Amino acid sequence: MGRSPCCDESGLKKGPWTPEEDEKLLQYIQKNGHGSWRTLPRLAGLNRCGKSCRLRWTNYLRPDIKRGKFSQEEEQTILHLHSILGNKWSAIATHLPGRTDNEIKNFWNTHLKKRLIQMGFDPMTHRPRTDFFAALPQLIALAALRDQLAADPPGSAQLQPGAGAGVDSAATTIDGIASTAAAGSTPDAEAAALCALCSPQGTQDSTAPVSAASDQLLRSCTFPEAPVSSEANQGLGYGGADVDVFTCHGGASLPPLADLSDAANNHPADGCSATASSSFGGGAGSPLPWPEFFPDDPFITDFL
DNA sequence: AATGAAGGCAACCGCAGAAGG
DNA sequence: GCCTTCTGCGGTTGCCTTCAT
Repeated sequence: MGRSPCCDESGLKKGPWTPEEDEKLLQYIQKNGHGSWRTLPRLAGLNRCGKSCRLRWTNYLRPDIKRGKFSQEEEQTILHLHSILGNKWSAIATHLPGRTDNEIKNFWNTHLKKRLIQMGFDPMTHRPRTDFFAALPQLIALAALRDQLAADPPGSAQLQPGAGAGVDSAATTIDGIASTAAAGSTPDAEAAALCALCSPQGTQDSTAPVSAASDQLLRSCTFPEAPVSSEANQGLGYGGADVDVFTCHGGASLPPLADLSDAANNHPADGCSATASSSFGGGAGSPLPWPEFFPDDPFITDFL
């Protein structure tokens, strides 16, 4: 298990690759295969360590790499798999042909993770966050919304974009979910993808078209209670009839975080008993809140 | 138009496991 | 069984670009 001396060698170039280096590496591998990464740089005439060459090849030069924006389907697949596997980027990447683990990792860290947080989900558990301070931005937004709803006649409540200065993120999200869901816009699809996370029905077909996801969203998203502690609910006056953003599936609400382990033990037949061996959620084995993920996929079953 | 902030992405670092001697 | 080497993975960093003021 010793450390590779490769990176300790001095005099080797680091940093961005030049087109000439890329060309050398590409030519060599196309002609000879990569063989031993350690010896490759010398044989290819590159002043780089083998590790750097391997990284450059796997993340950038490989001919089967798909570049450009992630599709909605890819996005949803990442969300699904991450909810099961955690930060197993290489494992997730095997389900996204042409995408590298590095790319997926970057996409997660720069887009999906932030979006989950913004919507009040814990990016590691994929569940609504229950700690008060974590949910504070959402609470502020909801308070503003509540004021607005109180000011509007019942039944005519319509979320206004940019209703308040401190409300932007959550209000925008709410607005995105509530008012753009039918428009087939990108926020719609994003919200649908996220909503599908907490919707058992929505996860059964990861390749469902976006329009179907929108329908799912419209049918399943409800607003019965806030995803925060009960004290917080009471303190801010969020009773059952008030606004909640994140309870998004048809009828049954997500079990609270504290009940996760119990849910696995107490409901062995309801589909939530499957435990994931992923690295998040405190190690005790996270029960899946949705019944089936790629149920027949041997890849998934390996991790369950 | 200039400048600072934020976002996005490529690449590096260090650890862990597998393989081979 | 032990040690060394190699490969792969995940976390993190730093640079470059884009956006906002």
